[in-house]
Amino acid sequence: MSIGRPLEFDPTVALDAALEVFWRQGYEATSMQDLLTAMGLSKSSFYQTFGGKQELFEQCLKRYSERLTAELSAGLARSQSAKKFIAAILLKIADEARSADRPRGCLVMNTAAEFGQSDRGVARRVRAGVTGFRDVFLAAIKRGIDAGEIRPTHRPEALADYIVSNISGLRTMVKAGADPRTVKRVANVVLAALD
Amino acid sequence: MSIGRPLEFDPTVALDAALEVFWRQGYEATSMQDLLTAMGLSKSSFYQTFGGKQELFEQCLKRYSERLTAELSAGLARSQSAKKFIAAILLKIADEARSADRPRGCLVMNTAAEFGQSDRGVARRVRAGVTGFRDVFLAAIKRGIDAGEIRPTHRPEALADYIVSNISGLRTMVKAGADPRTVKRVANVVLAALD
DNA sequence: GTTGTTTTGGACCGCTCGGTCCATATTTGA
DNA sequence: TCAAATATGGACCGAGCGGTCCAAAACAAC
Repeated sequence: MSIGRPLEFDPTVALDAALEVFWRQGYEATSMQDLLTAMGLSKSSFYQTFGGKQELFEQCLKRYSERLTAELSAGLARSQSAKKFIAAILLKIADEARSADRPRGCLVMNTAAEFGQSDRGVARRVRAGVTGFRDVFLAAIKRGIDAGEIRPTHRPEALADYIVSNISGLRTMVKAGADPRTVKRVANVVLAALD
Repeated sequence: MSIGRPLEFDPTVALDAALEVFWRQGYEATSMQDLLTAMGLSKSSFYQTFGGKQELFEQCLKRYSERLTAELSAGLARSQSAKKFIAAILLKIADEARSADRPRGCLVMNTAAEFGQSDRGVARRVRAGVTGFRDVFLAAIKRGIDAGEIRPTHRPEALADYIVSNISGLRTMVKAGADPRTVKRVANVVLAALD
């Protein structure tokens, strides 16, 4: 076992708590106080374990991307129809507009919007996240084409990026205050492009 | 004429300078110093004329929305084909990925992503901006349908929101680091949905 | 129980934040 | 020429920022 005084908290739990805050508020709007409170840590523990605000943020970005990619991947594997899988994801966004709590969007895309290409490390992690998402949808598109659910009018890669782009667009619309019916209507237009 | 000492600067020019900074950096990441330097004002002049950071931001949001809506509207009126007008706008986004300077996205959508629904006044202005953009595209879609360029498979309102959502999505992709060819490919998928 | 190792709480740091205030400068009108 | 009105420069403000540091605490090994 490790030597010395043991940690009084679970780093993973603390990381998830921080992720939640960054997800809701963005990077700049989140203060150290916000983080320490949400994570339940003292400053020393924080800096010892996570290095600093920016380092923590990048860890959150990594964790979020990996988790979401895994969830999407599992969801696709579980689904009977690849097309219905994609449809479900797009239509679920309308629920975010219906929900009582404020829409958070996608942490990776939020970060792309907030940072753009201004920070090397962050930009790298954003790209990695987007690529991960895209690859799941690429697999879904291919499966859909093989199953004859999706017309191969366009290259699968183009359709995969199209889906990612539209998820981002729709979630931004929700953040901009679009009502659920509008979101649903647009989602249906997006889906119609697949067949 | 007005009484007292005259202004030594053009408020409109100063506002545009501030707009540029907010557009590039977002609200939170922009400091008063950034603004004063860009605008070339002393603090007193700034607060006297613009009220404060948040007030200034809302004025920028308003100005940006009105200007862009007017430009879009003029562009549509000028264009031979409504569909080509839409195509040109989508394809132009690929140039932002090609450009040397960092992509700024759309100020209104950036603001939607940064603020969401957290601030009443900002959310109102974002909604107004989005509605303005949407209405131009709604007119374009209707013209395109009348001209037989766009298939009326979907309601014009749905297609208009679809375009707005996709512009936002594509510009976020650019901010996320997508390369020009990817953007172009996706734009073509988007456009294909219109016919 | 002592030593070595790690964690914890919190005092402390310099700096920058957005914002206020006032003395001075510059104009118009009388 | 002087009074009223407005604009300007910059000193000043309290608060909060992210980050450092160290003494005390809690463990393992011997």
